[in-house]
Amino acid sequence: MSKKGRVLVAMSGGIDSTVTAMLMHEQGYEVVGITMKTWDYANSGGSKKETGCCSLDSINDAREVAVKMGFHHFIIDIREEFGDYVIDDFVDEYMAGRTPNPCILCNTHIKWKALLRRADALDCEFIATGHYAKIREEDGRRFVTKAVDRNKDQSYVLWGLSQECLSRSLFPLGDMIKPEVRKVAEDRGYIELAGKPESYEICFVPDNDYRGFLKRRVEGLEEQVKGGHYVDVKGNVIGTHEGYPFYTIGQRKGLGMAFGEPMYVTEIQPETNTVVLGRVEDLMRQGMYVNRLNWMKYDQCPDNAEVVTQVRYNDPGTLSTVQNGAEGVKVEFLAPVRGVAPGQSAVF
RNA sequence: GGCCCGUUCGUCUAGGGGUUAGGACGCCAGGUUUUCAUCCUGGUAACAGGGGUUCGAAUCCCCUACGGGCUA
Repeated sequence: MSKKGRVLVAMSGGIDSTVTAMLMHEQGYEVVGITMKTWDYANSGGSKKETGCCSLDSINDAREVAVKMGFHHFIIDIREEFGDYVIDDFVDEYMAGRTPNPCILCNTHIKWKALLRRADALDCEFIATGHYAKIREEDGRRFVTKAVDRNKDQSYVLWGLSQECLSRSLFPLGDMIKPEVRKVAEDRGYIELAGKPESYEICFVPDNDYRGFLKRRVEGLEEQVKGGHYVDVKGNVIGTHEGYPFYTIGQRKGLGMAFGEPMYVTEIQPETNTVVLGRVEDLMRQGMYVNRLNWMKYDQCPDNAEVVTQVRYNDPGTLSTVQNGAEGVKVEFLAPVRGVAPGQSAVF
């Protein structure tokens, strides 16, 4: 029995989560590995190759390491929960003309809430993942802060974690930079692992074609939405598009038309199947409303607080103020922000 | 049926005797990125056709093919 307790480590088979398991073990925790089967690629049509986090190869890789290091390792089938929370929402959001971020839902509902239930069943006090982020505690509240490695920081995708989840989560990579993580794997003889390419695409869309995924998922979608109008900011029709769900605000490439200058999607109107195009300056926003919030550091919206707001994953953030409003929290940017897309997450 | 004007990468165009014919959009290939996007690097590709004049013509002149104006 370990002094530090039992920890359930979510192992995808990739380098980050594998090193996480190694480190937890070396730090004196009793490690239980778990790999979640979230999705069948056979179902998604698309490509035949299985590269994502739930492919057979990845699951085997995870298991192999766990066994080699003497951990218990479980593989759980979580397809049903994943489908309900992540995939259904993903499709619904696009159909509503918004731009979802499935990774965030997956983290809060699958990687944490669902995983925590397994942790309880397996008698684990903690769960650990290979995220690059840190947890701090102040005045009895826990909150996620940026990782030491700012290039890899993933705090953005963790905004949905509850206080309870946070109190039981460990991020051993939060203080490390990626090359150090690679070195850990190398030093322990896992050369192949150290060189594994990182995965970028949506895990359930391995061919990286979410439009194709939507088409396969929603019967008759293509015919239903094709032929909608491109419209300029003044409302003049300037062309036709493939259907509103296939665009996202801020998008510049793949419009299928030339306008002699860079044009971006500035607005999506699902009711009329209209996509509005404009110049960069038409993309700029001074503020926005956000709802469905999870406050970590405070128990409610701190009125008129000055915060740095991240509007997308790789957004360095913009200084802004927040205050409670009728339609949710009102955010005002101190400098205009480009490409605010409904459906994305704002993280302060 | 008489006198003006226009024709440049797939698209929109810059260039008005010597340019590697430039840019933007599209497209392609990389890079960045656990969402969608953005962003960065590179690549593809054009002077309507034929004659001239010039050491040299996308550029000046003349015809031949598609677009606008006062007149029979």
